[in-house]
Amino acid sequence: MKLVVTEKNDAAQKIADLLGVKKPKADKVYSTPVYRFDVDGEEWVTIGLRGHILEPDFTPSMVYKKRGGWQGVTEEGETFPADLPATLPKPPFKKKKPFTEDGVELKTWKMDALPYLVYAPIKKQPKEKEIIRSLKNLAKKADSVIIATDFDREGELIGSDALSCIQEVNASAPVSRARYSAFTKEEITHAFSNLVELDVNLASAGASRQDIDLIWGAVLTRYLTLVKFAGYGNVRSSGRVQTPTLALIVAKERERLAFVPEDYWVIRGAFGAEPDAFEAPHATARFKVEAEAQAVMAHVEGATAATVSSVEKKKRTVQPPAPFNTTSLMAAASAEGISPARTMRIAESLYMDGYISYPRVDNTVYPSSLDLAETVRAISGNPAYAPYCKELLAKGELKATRGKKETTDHPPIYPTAKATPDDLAPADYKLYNLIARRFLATLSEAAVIEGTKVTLDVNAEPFVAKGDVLVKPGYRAIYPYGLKKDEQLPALSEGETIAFGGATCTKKQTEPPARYSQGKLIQEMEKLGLGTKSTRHSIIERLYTVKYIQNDPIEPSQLGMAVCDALDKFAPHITHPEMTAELEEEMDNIAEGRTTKAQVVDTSRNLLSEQLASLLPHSEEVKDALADAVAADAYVGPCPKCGKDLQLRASQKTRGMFIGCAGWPDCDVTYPLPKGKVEAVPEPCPTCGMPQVKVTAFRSKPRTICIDPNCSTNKEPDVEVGECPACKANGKTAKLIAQKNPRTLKRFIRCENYDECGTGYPLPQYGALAATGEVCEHCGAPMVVVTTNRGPWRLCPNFDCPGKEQDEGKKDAKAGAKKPAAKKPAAKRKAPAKKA
DNA sequence: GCAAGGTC
Repeated sequence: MKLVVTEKNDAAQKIADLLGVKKPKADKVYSTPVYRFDVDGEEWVTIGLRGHILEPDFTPSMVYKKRGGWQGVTEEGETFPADLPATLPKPPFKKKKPFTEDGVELKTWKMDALPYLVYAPIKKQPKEKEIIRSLKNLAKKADSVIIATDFDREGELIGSDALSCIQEVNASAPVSRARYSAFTKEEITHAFSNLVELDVNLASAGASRQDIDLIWGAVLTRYLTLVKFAGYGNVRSSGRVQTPTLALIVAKERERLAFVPEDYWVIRGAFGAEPDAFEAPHATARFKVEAEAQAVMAHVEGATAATVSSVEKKKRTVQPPAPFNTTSLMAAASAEGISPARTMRIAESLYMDGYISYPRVDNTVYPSSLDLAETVRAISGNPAYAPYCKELLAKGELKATRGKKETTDHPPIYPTAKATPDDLAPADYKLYNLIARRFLATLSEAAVIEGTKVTLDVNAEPFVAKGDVLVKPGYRAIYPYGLKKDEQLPALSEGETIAFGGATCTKKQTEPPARYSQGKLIQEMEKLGLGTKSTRHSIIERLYTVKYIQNDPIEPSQLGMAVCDALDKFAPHITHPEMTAELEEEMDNIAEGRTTKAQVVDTSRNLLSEQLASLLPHSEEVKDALADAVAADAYVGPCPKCGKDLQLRASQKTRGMFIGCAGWPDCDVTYPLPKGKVEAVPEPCPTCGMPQVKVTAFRSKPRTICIDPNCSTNKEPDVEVGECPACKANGKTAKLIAQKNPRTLKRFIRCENYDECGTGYPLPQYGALAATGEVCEHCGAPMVVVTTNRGPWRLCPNFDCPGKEQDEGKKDAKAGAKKPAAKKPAAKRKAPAKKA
């Protein structure tokens, strides 16, 4: 039997399809899917891994006293470092540790152990145990093995890890490597009939990246976390990619802080008469000196007519955009309000459901094997695209735009099946729509815009009106994203006199450079070589979860700035993107055989050791800086009782947030907070003067609320929403009241006779609530209307209402029928049937 | 309780 190992299940299936003469048989080994088929009478099996199946980690080890010096030792008795650098401090000695003499364990997070952790041995540990089990099971029966993971450095490493698992159970089977960069019949057949050897050097280049990332990440993360301990689960991380990324954000904020706004004055005149009235600014767009602006105002004072001194028209064409790769998709989606991390989550599920092609690509050029017309036809079933698709297809041969990056591993992201708003949840459709329209745009003609520049003369003062009109929409007809509105000017001719309705002079200020949006940051990371297409979004998300950054456009928290400053001062190597550039260079050297993994990792360890040695003596300073930053981030306002700081805090028990006084335990002032992400807001409540916080509940827009439950903005009158059905069944009459608990701010419906009948329903926690007077047809609960900023939402509050499932079922059946036949409908992807 | 990189 021939065993073929791919990087993912998808690839295993595709390769089986392309190599098998007959349709491959889908099978399972334990819980892992495999594909069996015959080639010239020989049995072949393909199995897909799940990316890396092994993961490096420190081996259990400790530092102990040796005659004449100090030594690290692993559980297996291996000692490290080979030559202890003289700069290493003496480790402290503790009594009785599990496996050797007195010492300090490296597994426990201890500041004293960090200098040794730098040199601690690393071993590959199993990560995907189920896959490894299945792989070994197949390997035992294999006569030969073909590694067919992706054709890149990480692919070589994944393949090499798989091979080491295979050889644990079968050391004799011959091994070869298939290298392909597209799932086409020709490419795959060619790769499997021209097998090569696994590139061990390339794999160890990847392995050195793993080790270096782990060592630097672990040492610096532990340092930052331990230097100012803030409770378990409160990690302050650092890493080769995330820290330089944070530094970019901090540098931008510094630029903004250093920015000194300058005053300038803008003069705008009113011209023409309704309905052709329009405004135009003075030819000097910005007056830096007020007196000059006032002089112009004096010149035009009292004027009632303007002369058209020139009319210039210029046509310009705007070329249609290039096909989407991961980065450009994330940037475009980010501009539409979908974060890169969310974009990738949605894209992954659209891909799995067969709506779009593989979403992790660098390529921006459609391969010739992609049938563009067929794809247009496939999505033309969506009525919103139908007329445009028809036009495109009528043109005959389709010609697509080409981006700058051309690789052959996967095609750029394009739609693979039709979807309509009924098939997908709203956010999913929003992304699908962007991808489908972009695809059509790349096949379209350029847009032609006519720009008009009219110079108007008022008492010898020039005013300039500019207008832009789309004269030939081209791709703009299907791809309106980022489109400015037309600014139409009335038809004017040179020498014409029109009415002048006076001018206004406004004082303005220059603006600091803009913060990064998530999309812009991803593009900047790509430019600097930070992270990969598949990881950049998760790096940014990581910075949010450790609370180094907040909001979008992104601003650093005080903590983020403090971490960045501390590292930049004492361990600057980790804060610069050059660390990645240097690592890339070293990895090339390893791949080319000019150096070895051991050498590169050792050099990196020594460098980290130096950086740590410069960090450790300044721990007090770093600790204070972090403590101040954390306090500043948590500060919401002064305590009304004792005047100390009110702070955002996490409850130890529930992990929920609340506001507590820094004077605790002397001062017991606390305020409850609703569920969701909470941030401090500088402005106090306009109604009562207490501090406010910004609360972002799951999948909701942020809202700003006063922290005082007794503030009138938090009070809500009880609303009578109907009669209690349970009491009615018992022959009694009782009202159902919607109310808000003044202590917890939770809103719910309860029967006024609750103590006896126990009837209660949950309610959405915000939005204006109103009774409808109607009763749910399924369960008899009172229907209510909640109006949020997304509009009114009519709902039955009964969590167990039998009507809920029925509605979901109907929607599923309807959507399922429209799905592409090959893919199974995924129930979880459907839009929840809630808005009526 | 660490990173970054694959993929789900």
